[in-house]
Order: sequence, then structure tokens, then C-alpha cells
Amino acid sequence: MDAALDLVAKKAPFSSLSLREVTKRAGVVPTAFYRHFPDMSALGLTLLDESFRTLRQMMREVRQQELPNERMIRGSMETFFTYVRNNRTHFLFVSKELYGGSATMRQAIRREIRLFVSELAMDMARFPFLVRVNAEDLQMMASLVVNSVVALTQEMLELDEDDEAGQHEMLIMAEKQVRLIYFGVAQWRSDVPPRT
Amino acid sequence: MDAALDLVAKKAPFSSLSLREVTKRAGVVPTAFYRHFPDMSALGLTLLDESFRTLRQMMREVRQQELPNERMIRGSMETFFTYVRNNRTHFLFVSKELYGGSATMRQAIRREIRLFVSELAMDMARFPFLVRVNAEDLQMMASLVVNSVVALTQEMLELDEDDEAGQHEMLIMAEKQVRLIYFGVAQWRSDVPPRT
DNA sequence: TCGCAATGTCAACACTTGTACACTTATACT
DNA sequence: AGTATAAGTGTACAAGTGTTGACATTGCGA
Repeated sequence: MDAALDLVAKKAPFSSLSLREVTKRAGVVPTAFYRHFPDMSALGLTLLDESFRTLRQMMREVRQQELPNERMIRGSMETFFTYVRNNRTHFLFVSKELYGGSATMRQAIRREIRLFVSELAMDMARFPFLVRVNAEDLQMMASLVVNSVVALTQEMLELDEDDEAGQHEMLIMAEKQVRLIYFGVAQWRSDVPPRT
Repeated sequence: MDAALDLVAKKAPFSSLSLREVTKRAGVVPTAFYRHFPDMSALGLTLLDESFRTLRQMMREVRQQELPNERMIRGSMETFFTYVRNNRTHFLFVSKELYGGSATMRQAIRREIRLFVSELAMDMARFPFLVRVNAEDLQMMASLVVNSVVALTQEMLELDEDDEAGQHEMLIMAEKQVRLIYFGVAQWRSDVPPRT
């Protein structure tokens, strides 16, 4: 059932998608829909949950494989982006819902993203050269990293599915950008004058 | 006419929006729509054009006011974000269309964004400490800056319209993030081993 | 003041939409 | 083997959809 619904986010955004189209795609009569979900928005939330449950698990694995400094960025980016490619439809769905979905959807996705940011901030707090950075700035750095990766992910989703060259380019770009950010992080002091 | 259509992007994404809703909101009979646009997607493209024409002009002004290093970041961010607040509906529209719109819409928006990136890259090329950075990396840095600002803008649009505290927080965050990136930029050398 | 172009109105059409209700079929469990 | 539960079918309806063609009103330039 969900299978046919994944094929959904391929073209139109979820919001402009009728119950009947879904059931037609699933090869089933419209009224059969209600046997599974009371509502279209319920379907949406279920899809969202399904998307993030597996993503969270993957992120946990990435976080645990402790690698030395430089290798870490490259490795994380690589596993993340191949994961994206293997779950293309789910990411397409989430990407469109982030800004185009209902209020509850958007908030749910933002909550998940904030969670990733916090976890990254915690990981970064263990870096020895970041002891002089206060918690707020740590959060700000982590959100910068996450936002950039998200943006690049969305850009990659815009590419053709089998444009391997383009996707590889995105990966390299992501790695460079994150490394660049880390250069900046190493330089940062939380006590510079606010200059307001 | 366009006035009533701006009030449109306040709730639903443009794609899931009927011709009749628009005309009703405009206080006009459905068929009158065709006197102005042949099509809903034509309306969308017009709205898009309207949004970016003024934006481009503003960006040009920001680019010309040459300020010394530190002041520049703060100043640019300030004028940009107040511009966003003053054109809230337009940005809401564009933000939703970036990922939720039709293929032609998305491509049009991406083209505009790439244009901003290129212009920023050109400006950055004039910095004395960036002579050792090749063109490709310049592009990558500029896109990092633009992506971050875009992400923060979208986050700000999620806030309540008159949550001034929250919006100010976004502004400060944006300034910090861009400054952080510039720290990294100052450290960058294009000839580090690619480590592939 | 006339006339014409722009803008708006009305009625009607063929479709699609979400949902309710009453049945039928398949699956699983004692 | 028999039955309860889950899943699917068919019909129906009221409401909303885009688009048509023929007609009415406005406003501005000659």
C-alpha cells in the first residue's frame, strides 16, 4: 500500500494530490482508502514517520563510527548521500513538505531537523579546540552545517536520477563546504565584541 | 488584481490552489480570470517575475554600498532581512514554489539563485586574500553563503509575522554564520590534496 | 460625445472530488 | 470447519473544478 504512495511524490507535491489519484495508482477502489487511513493528512504523517524512522537509525550509525578528523567529514558525507540516493522518493516527499506542506507537517519536519542539529552540536562539543565556544554558538555552527547539507541534498534531488556525475559533484561540494565551515569553527571565539 | 493573489500564498501552496478560489478572493466571477491570464501557471510565472524583479534591484543596491570588511556583513544582512519582512507574502510564495512548484517554476527560481551566487562570487574575487582560490572554489563558497541565508530566511518566514524578537534572533544568527564562513574562507587554500 | 477596447457577468457543460452506506471477499485463528 | 476481522467492491450524491460562449458594463481617447 505504502509502496504505491511512494510513487506519488515523484511528480506533484503531496498537498495537491487527491485521494482518488492515490487509490487509482494503488490499483484499488477509492473507498478502500479508508480501510488504511481516515484522511489524506493521516497518510502524510505516516509517510513522514516512515521516512524519518530509518533516517534516524542511519544517522545514529554514522555518529558512532568514530573516525579521525579529516576522514570523518568525507565518510559521513559519503554514507549520507548514498543513503539519500537509495531513498530518493522519501527525500523528495520530505523536501516538498518542508515548505509546501501543512503547518503540522512543516513543524514535524523542523523538529526532526532541530534534533539532528542538537546531536551534531553535542558531538562537536567534544572537539578539544571548541571548549571556548559557548552553547549557543555551538548550536549556531551545527545548524549551519545541517542547513548546508540539507540545501545540497535538495539540489541533488533536482538532478536526474541517473546523473551520477552530477551527484558526485554534489558530494564533493558538500565535503568542501563542511570542511570550510570547520576551518571557520577552528577560528571562532565566542567572546568577540557583538558590534551591535 | 495581483493584490488579491498575494494574499494567496498565506495559507496553501500555490499548486493546490484553484482558479475559482483566486477569483473569489479577488471579489470577481471565475471567468473574469481569463481576462488577465490564460492559465493558472501563467499567473504563477507572473507572480514569480514580480517577486524577483524588485529583489534583484535591491541586491544591486546592497552590492554597491561599499563598506569596510566587518560592517559589510552586518549591513547587508540587515537590509536584506528587513526587505524580506516588508515583502513577506512574496517570499512565502517563492519559498513554497522552490521545492513544491512545477518543474519550470523550480528551474526559474534556481536560475535566479545561481545568479546571486555568481554575483557574490565576483564580489568575493576582489578580496585580496582570495587570490589563491580558484574559480570553482569561489563559486562553492558563494553558494555556501547564499544557501545559508536562504535557509535562515525560510526559517524566519515560519515565525509569526510580528514576532520581532525571533526575527531579530534570526538576523543575528545569519550574521554570525556568514562571519564564520568568512573565517573559513580566509583559511582556505585551493591546492590542498583532494584526499579522494 | 461617440466608439472601442478592456474588464466583468451569467448560465451551462462535462468532470473530478471526498465521503457514506451496504455488500462481498480474503485471511487468520481457535 | 467455522467464524471473526481485515481488506476490497459498487453505487450514489452533493460540492467543487476548469472552460465555453454570448452578453453587459466600464473607462478612456478621438
